[in-house]
Amino acid sequence: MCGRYATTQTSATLHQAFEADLATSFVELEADYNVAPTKLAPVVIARRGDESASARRELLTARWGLVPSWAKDPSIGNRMINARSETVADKPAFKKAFAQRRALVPADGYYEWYAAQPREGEKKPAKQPFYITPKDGSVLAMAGLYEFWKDREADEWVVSFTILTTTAEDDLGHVHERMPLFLQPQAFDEWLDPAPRSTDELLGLLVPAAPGRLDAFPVSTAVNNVRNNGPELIVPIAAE
DNA sequence: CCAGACGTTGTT
DNA sequence: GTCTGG
DNA sequence: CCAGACGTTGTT
DNA sequence: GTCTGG
Repeated sequence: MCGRYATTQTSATLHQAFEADLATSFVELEADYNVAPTKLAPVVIARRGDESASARRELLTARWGLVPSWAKDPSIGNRMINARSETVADKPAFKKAFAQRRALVPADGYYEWYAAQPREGEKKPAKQPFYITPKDGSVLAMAGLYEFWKDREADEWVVSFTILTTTAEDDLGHVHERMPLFLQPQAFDEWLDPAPRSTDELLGLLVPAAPGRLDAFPVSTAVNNVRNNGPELIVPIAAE
């Protein structure tokens, strides 16, 4: 799955990499090596332009954990951090966003916790975090959805997002059973376009990471605690 | 019909 | 809002 | 995802 | 054990 990730690029770099203008509401964020649910992170979306038929890309800051528009309380987003691609088109919490509000979630890499099989009679070993990142250092575009929620108390709109998952490929399957889905640049426009498309067509745009593209290595358990942050979290440590 | 949930992963 | 379960 | 709390009353 | 918060 994807329950923690890193996004450290400046808005200028993201602007360039995703050909996206900064939304007026965009909030400049510090490099984040430990993005956890409920935190703000940059996402790329597209809205239809007034005149041209093509949508124009925008960089927004949004809260991780999709809060459906009908929610009474934003805390429901705490358990909407991932959406299964197999069912996302039908689930009440994601259906509308899948149909109308698809997003890219820029990431340098993401974390998975590997739980080794406990040996007979022994207590289960501690989980080992791994960092999974492109070998070539490129920025990942994770497949996401976003949603608007009106905070009536504060009289403000909250933008939130979720990340789509699928079954892990063999080369990363040994770390985890599930993994996020990605988009390649040539598919960005189709994915982001809010115009109606068939579920099959949309899901066809999504790919597990190209085989061999990603590197996975163990890192310090410092990432476990959301209060820790910094480049030391993605430094490889000696494998067991 | 109304009431109540609306999600994923992992572990057992 | 919309789906599922009773 | 992991870490940390998990509760109430009354007093400051 | 299970829920909430980050």
